[in-house]
Parts: sequence; C-alpha cells; structure tokens
Amino acid sequence: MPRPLRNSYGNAKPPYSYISLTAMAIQSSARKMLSLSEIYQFIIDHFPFYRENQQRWQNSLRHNLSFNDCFIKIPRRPDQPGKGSYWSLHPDCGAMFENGSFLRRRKRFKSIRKSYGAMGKVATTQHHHQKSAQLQTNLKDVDSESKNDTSPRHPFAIESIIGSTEKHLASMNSTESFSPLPLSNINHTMSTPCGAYSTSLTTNAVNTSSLYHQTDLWKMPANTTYLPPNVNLPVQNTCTDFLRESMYYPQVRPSFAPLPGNLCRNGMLFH
DNA sequence: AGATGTTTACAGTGAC
DNA sequence: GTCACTGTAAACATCT
Repeated sequence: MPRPLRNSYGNAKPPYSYISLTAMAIQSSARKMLSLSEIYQFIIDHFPFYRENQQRWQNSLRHNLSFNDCFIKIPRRPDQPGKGSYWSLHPDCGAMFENGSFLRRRKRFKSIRKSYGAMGKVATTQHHHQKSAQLQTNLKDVDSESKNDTSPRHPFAIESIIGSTEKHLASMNSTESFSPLPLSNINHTMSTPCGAYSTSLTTNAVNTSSLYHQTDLWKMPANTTYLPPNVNLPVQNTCTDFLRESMYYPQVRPSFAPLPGNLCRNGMLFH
C-alpha cells in the first residue's frame, strides 16, 4: 500500500519549481503519465499552498508543460475519452538538475529531435535566442554525456526530489524542516514512460530522421522500421516503498503506424 | 463555455 | 554584466 507523501510546508510555498512538481506528479503515477487535471490534483493534494490562486499557477504549469521538452504529450486512445492528452517525462531528462537538487535545474532539457528541427528557424524572441544558445550547448553535450554519464536518468521520484532538496537546504543551513522518506538505492532496468517516444529514440530511423517530432511520426516513410515497443533502457534509479510498486513499466503500449491509418484529428497517433 | 495547449513577452533570481 | 532558469500574464487556438 503506497504511503501518502508527507510534507511539512503547510500553506507555505514549496521550494520546488513547477517542473519539479509536475515531474513528481507524473513519476508518482502508476503509468508514469497523467492528464493535466490529474497533475493539478496531485499538486493540490500534496501542497496546500496551491489550493489558492489556482488560475495563476495552473496557467504557469500549462506553460511549462508546453514549453519544456522534458514533458511529452501522449494522446488518449479512442476508448479513453476525456479532455486533453496525457503528459509524461522525456526518457532522457534525468540529468537536468544540479547535483540532484531540484530547486534549480542545471540546464534546460532540450530534446534532440526538436533541437535539430529548431535549427532551421529564425530566432526572433528572447526565448528563441535562449533556445538557440541552448541548442548549441546541447548538441555539444550529447556526445560527451552519452559517453560519460553516470547520473541517474530518472530522478523524479518524489522522495528523490525531496531527499535531494533536503541535502541542498541542509547545505544552506535552512531552518525549514523536512520529513523525507527513507531512501533505498535500487538498480534496475526501467523502460521509458512513453514507449512511442523512447522507441523512436532508439531506432536507427531517428538517426536519419532527427527532424521528426513525436506528432509528426506519421510523416515517416512507410518503410521505416521500428524496434519492439518494450525497449528497456538500463538506468540506475532511486526509489522507496512509496513508488516501488509503480516504478517499473507503464502499461502504455505504443503502436506505430508508418501510414496515417490511425491518426487523431490533430494528427497524433493513437497508442 | 470551459478546459486544454501553444506561444510570446517580460521581470526576477542565482550562478558565473 | 551576462546568461540561464523560473514565474507570471496574456492572447489565441483547439478540443470536449
């Protein structure tokens, strides 16, 4: 039986960014993906601060979901009616945070495919300038990090976040008290939250089709070959009893359709 | 209509 | 001072 998340913030604003809060919510779910309203509910349930001014922070949260590549959108299946899509975490977004602290990210996560796609666009806004600069950094980082990256790739478990933050705040001599859950390090293999996305990342097709966005998969050539959907990526992860039972593979079964035979109205694939 | 998602803009903050 | 990240607001489009 999962233990409820404990926190000691009361009505004070938690020291977590919306990205961290959203990642916590997603990671705490059994299928590693949540609808927008479920993300809202998780935050409200666990952090009383966010029971106020909901319109304000929910707008910010939606902005973060759309703007940050670490979040990926998964369309609903036709037999799962409801508003909006599901949101999950990009499989490669684990190394975003500095020294495991979730108070501030080390750098903005940028998906490789989107990055390549963005190269052809003219940067006109401040964000675009930032993205272009980040792109150059990321493109340089891709190779070195893939060769020499020993950091956990999925650090978004709640207790991982809170535990890391506890260390961070302790180092800052914070007077805020934490009640972190006990940590236990477990090495295991974890598949990615979004099979469709991760699988596409692991196919040779991506190497030659890096410009394709998730929602553009239907544009891939009909002879594109895909690896089986349950491609497991070896990662180290830290989890507790709270998440252990849900730490493994999501029940999302991706389906790939080289031809647009099962497109949603918005051009996304059913899974 | 209301919820959801995208985009632009800008100010604040911390690290370097 | 610059850069990167974050939070907020707002306009707009799309979907249920």
